[in-house]
Amino acid sequence: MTGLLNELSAHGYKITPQRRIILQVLSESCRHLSVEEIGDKVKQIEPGISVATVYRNLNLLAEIGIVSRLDLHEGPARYELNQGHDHHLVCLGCGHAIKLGVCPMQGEIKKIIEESGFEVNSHHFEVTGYCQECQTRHRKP
Amino acid sequence: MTGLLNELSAHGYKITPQRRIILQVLSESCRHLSVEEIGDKVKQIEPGISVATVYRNLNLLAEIGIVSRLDLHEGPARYELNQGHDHHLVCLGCGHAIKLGVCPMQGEIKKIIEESGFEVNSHHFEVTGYCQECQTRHRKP
DNA sequence: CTCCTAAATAGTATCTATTATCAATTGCTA
DNA sequence: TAGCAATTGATAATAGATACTATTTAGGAG
Ligand SMILES: [Mn+2]
Ligand SMILES: [Mn+2]
Ligand SMILES: [Zn+2]
Ligand SMILES: [Zn+2]
Repeated sequence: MTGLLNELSAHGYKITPQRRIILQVLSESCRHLSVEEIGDKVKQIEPGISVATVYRNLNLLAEIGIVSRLDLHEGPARYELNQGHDHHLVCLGCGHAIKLGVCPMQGEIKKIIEESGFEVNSHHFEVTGYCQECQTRHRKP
Repeated sequence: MTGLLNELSAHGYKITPQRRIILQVLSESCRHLSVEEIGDKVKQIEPGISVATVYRNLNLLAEIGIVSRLDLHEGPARYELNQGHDHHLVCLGCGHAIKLGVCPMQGEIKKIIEESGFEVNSHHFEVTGYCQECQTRHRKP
């Protein structure tokens, strides 16, 4: 946690109570949270904090790499503490994003893209479907 | 073009002037268009058509597979006539989506996902960066 | 061909997610 | 500890898309 605060300082940003609390909430969660979820938890700790502040700081934290943003193809973006580059299996039933320990930007695909002359900035790979727990629930009807 | 109209009928949907024009616009374009762009072109042909109708019909056409929707990570969705499953190199400079002739959902990655017990519904792979034409423009400053 | 009805439409209101604005406050540094 | 840029809370504004509703229409039955 203090490491994260140092990271803020190192980038020239101030350590505010709001930022402490946002980082606390993120560090206490084991899954991706929407801004609304983060805001709710933040307000349980300190009710006066504005949702605008939550948005602002998540953008900032994502920019400097402290958090990573997960853009699903519908609904709001979700955030978690950055745990390095990864991709996810996103469950349409329960919404959980299961980490996939492998990245498609390597081997043959990487070579094809490089050879095309395109200058790669970033990439996204995301699989949607149903996790094992949700498969039973979903199969029935 | 008549093939596309038949497809609509075959699914039990009516062939309306609005739908004809939307399909005409899509078939005359060689790239992904936003709803706004499609709406503008549609209104050049028939000014009375509502933007709501454009949205409604693009959703419908996507649902029955006549068009494919491209969700970028920011900005509005973009559409084109469905040319089969594919992925894109999306240029941050000019916005063009260059088709990538290869899919990461195969080989080792596919196997890993299958073995995880996750039931795959769909997948997205998208690379962002700068196309060759835009690289020069972008490098300078 | 004409009639009928479910489907579709135009116009507009509403919604969700996010950013912009701005006056008031506050963390940091000298 | 004073000063000031950075940050904040409150709220307005925006973008993109969907919901609603009265009206029109495509296309099948007769
Ligand atoms: Mn990757
Ligand atoms: Mn694919
Ligand atoms: Zn699930
Ligand atoms: Zn380009």
